[in-house]
Amino acid sequence: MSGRSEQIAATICEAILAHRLVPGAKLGERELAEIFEVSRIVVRQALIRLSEDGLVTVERNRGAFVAKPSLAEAVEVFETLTIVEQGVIAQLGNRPRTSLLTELRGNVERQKAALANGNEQLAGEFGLEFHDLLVALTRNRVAIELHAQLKRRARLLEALYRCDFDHCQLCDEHERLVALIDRKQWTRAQQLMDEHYRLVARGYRIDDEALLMQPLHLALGKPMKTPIAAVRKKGNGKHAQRITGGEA
Amino acid sequence: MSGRSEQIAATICEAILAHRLVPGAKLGERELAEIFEVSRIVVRQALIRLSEDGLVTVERNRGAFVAKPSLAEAVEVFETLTIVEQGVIAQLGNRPRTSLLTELRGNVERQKAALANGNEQLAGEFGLEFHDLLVALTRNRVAIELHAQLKRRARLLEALYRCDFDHCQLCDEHERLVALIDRKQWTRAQQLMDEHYRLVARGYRIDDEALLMQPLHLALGKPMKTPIAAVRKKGNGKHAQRITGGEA
DNA sequence: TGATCTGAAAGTGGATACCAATCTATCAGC
DNA sequence: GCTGATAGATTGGTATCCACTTTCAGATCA
Repeated sequence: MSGRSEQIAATICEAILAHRLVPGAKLGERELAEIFEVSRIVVRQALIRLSEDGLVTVERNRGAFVAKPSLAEAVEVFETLTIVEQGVIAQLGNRPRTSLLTELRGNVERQKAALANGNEQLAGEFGLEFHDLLVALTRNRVAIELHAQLKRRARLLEALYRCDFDHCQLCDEHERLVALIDRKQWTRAQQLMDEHYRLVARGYRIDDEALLMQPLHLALGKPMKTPIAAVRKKGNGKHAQRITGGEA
Repeated sequence: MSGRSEQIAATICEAILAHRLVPGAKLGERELAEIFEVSRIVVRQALIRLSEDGLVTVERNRGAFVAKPSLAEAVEVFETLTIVEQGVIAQLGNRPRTSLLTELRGNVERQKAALANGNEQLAGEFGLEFHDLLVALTRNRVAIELHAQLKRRARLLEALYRCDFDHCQLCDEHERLVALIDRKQWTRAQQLMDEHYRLVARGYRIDDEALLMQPLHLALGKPMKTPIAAVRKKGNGKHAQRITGGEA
């Protein structure tokens, strides 16, 4: 927990990933400075960090906003996740540690159990974890961090496009993936991964539903000291918007 | 050309990639502020950007330094490049645009011509460009930017470890790679890519050779306007320094 | 002599105040 | 109702100040 700006960036990042801060939300320097009780400069440094990570866009002289990726960019993020994980599969051929597959199998079993209990929420989290475990098999911290960054951007998309997944099919594909890797059928595993992410992407629906914005104070879990600030958000509540359908 | 800190970050980045700033070099805020004629805060913002990119490490209360990756991390960077490009190859199966291979073929021809002329320097640059072109085939800007970032980190390694490449063999492998992609032999293409990067990695030699440090003024190509500044750097004029050979 | 302790200097991290440029929004006038 | 001017708000940046940490050199002591 070195720099204050790092902490603040982490807090904002967490709020974005938890969808307490929705895409397009204004991240005013002054307001954030009051919330975190720091100077504007520290806030700006935090926003710079977040913008380098792709979670925030900074428009000169206009301010920072939670990133609102276009549908085209959303597709590219998923495609890049596919690329990385297909590459990971290709690498597994070099590593004769078949024992590591037990981790993947354990994850699949946990997800199946969660589904059997009707716990979609938990199943969804296990589903995400599967892909982390897969990349973790490389024991390559650079690749793991790269993958984590892509996943953050994917999490952002969940807030922008309503998503409903067929967890049963996703879990089933995870199981088949493990089996293919176990049998060293790399090409088919890669093909399945591609189909898998296409299924995930199909779970996202373009949606007119309003993205309800909470005031920053609530989103960031800080007690609002100056009640005036809550009223400041003059713009409007309904940033609803239809993404002009890309090539998807 | 928006933010000043962006420009400064770009300038420092360029100097690092050109090896005018060697790994481990101290990037003092005050000194950089004088060189670029801005306040320290703008410099700090630039350093934050660079640290998020992995080219600079910031140690709390000690300052910023050009990143000096360990050999382990160097291996991970190359492995991650392999992963991404293997994934790209897997993706090419989805895209029936065989015409795009002409770009790759053109690059290989240019590199062969450069080699025939004995221009190793130029051949090396074409060799790097080949991998950019390969990733560009995906037409995926997210993937392209990811790849570019990895390549920046790889360029940093060139400065840290002496490297001498067998450009002939590298070029030959590029040619074989194109042929395999053309014949849609994805698995073998991926295997070749893996071997290819292992060959590249073998070109790097761990080396105790001193990394000669230039003063920042020269490295950043700025005329020193205030002759006082030249003296201010009281330490000494010879920032030369022998890097204590790491854990390699 | 050599090891350790101490204190000053330097550098980073951050706060505050201030200014210039720009964007925004309201309001007057046509 | 629309356009244009003006005033306010916000950002980008500077300068100055202070607190904290690291570092290094000199003093002290075994």
